[in-house]
Amino acid sequence: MSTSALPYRPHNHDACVAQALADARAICQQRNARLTPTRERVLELIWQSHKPLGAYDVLAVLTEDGHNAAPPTVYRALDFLQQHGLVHRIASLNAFVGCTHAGKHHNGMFLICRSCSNVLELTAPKVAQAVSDAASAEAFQPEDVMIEVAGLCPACRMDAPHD
Amino acid sequence: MSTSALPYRPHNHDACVAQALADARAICQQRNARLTPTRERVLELIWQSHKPLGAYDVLAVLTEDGHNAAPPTVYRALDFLQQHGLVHRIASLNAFVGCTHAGKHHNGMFLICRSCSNVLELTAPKVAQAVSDAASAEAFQPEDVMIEVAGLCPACRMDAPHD
DNA sequence: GAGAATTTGCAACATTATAACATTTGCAAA
DNA sequence: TTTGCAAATGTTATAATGTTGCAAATTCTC
Ligand SMILES: [Zn+2]
Ligand SMILES: [Zn+2]
Ligand SMILES: [Zn+2]
Ligand SMILES: [Zn+2]
Repeated sequence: MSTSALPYRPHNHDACVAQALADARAICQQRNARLTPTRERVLELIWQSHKPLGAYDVLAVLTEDGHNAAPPTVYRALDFLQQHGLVHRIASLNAFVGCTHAGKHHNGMFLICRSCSNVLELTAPKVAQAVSDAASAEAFQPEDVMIEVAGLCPACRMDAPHD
Repeated sequence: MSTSALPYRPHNHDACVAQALADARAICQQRNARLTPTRERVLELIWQSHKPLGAYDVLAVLTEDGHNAAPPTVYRALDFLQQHGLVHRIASLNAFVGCTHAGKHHNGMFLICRSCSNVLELTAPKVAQAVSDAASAEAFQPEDVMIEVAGLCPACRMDAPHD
């Protein structure tokens, strides 16, 4: 019943990136946050695909750019982008992916394909509710919810043996 | 309506550890897996508390023990213990915690207190179902589900300001 | 323009995890 | 009981990821 979401659906990814960057500019302006050239470039790199990118991968590209970058350059940019909800860190991969719900308050749920590495971010209200209920039952006060699901995406399921 | 689970409830933790070790021996015997002295010692160390322990923390204790240990010693033992469902890795902390549901097939959900570091592992069928449904809606085939909730445990909520 | 605050450059360092290869140990068949 | 294999461990080195601290530069505010 549901249309398959990006990145599983073929899409114009250049437009995808352009939109993400435009949204980011709007969000930062609204918040008086400075989307400096380095930060914007890092965001753009993270958005190069729907596959998570490691901090040192970002660093390598910045270096190719001619940018005189060191690890803190990248981590600081990533911190900024995370704080403003523009990228997410995927803890199980030590890598970063662009947020597809930027601007809205949310705790994403990530479907991570172990074969092609694409990541789909969902907002699943029922999951969020169930997690919240389970925490409440233990009198636990949740602040940050991380849900990462590894498996096979639709495309890779078909290629895989034994269905 | 639910009784608060370990580790939030005061309990005889020595018995807690003893039980975990006994279970581990039984599980390994049943599987013809060898719970060697190093592996058992690492499991015991992980169980020293309900707080996650880093691999290098384990290593330090092994070294104190007089054991001539290097990082691979610890990581190999931890791999073994994970494969047999005796410990879990908490990705958001790069640390390991004893499994409180050893032997049963399960994907735990972890409530991690940011104040006291205690971790409570739950099996939340409703959460599991909701995650599974959300994945199915995207034709995604889940293999490994990681749910880590950071926040405040009951005890630390009371100490904290602003409730 | 002067002063304060934010951002960046830079060097060193800390932490977490793995690769590669030699050695030993446990176990079983000959 | 020897012999031979597979699993487990020891050992060294290195890779990958992330942080600290301080100085210089930039931007913002007045
Ligand atoms: Zn998001
Ligand atoms: Zn895939
Ligand atoms: Zn206990
Ligand atoms: Zn606590």
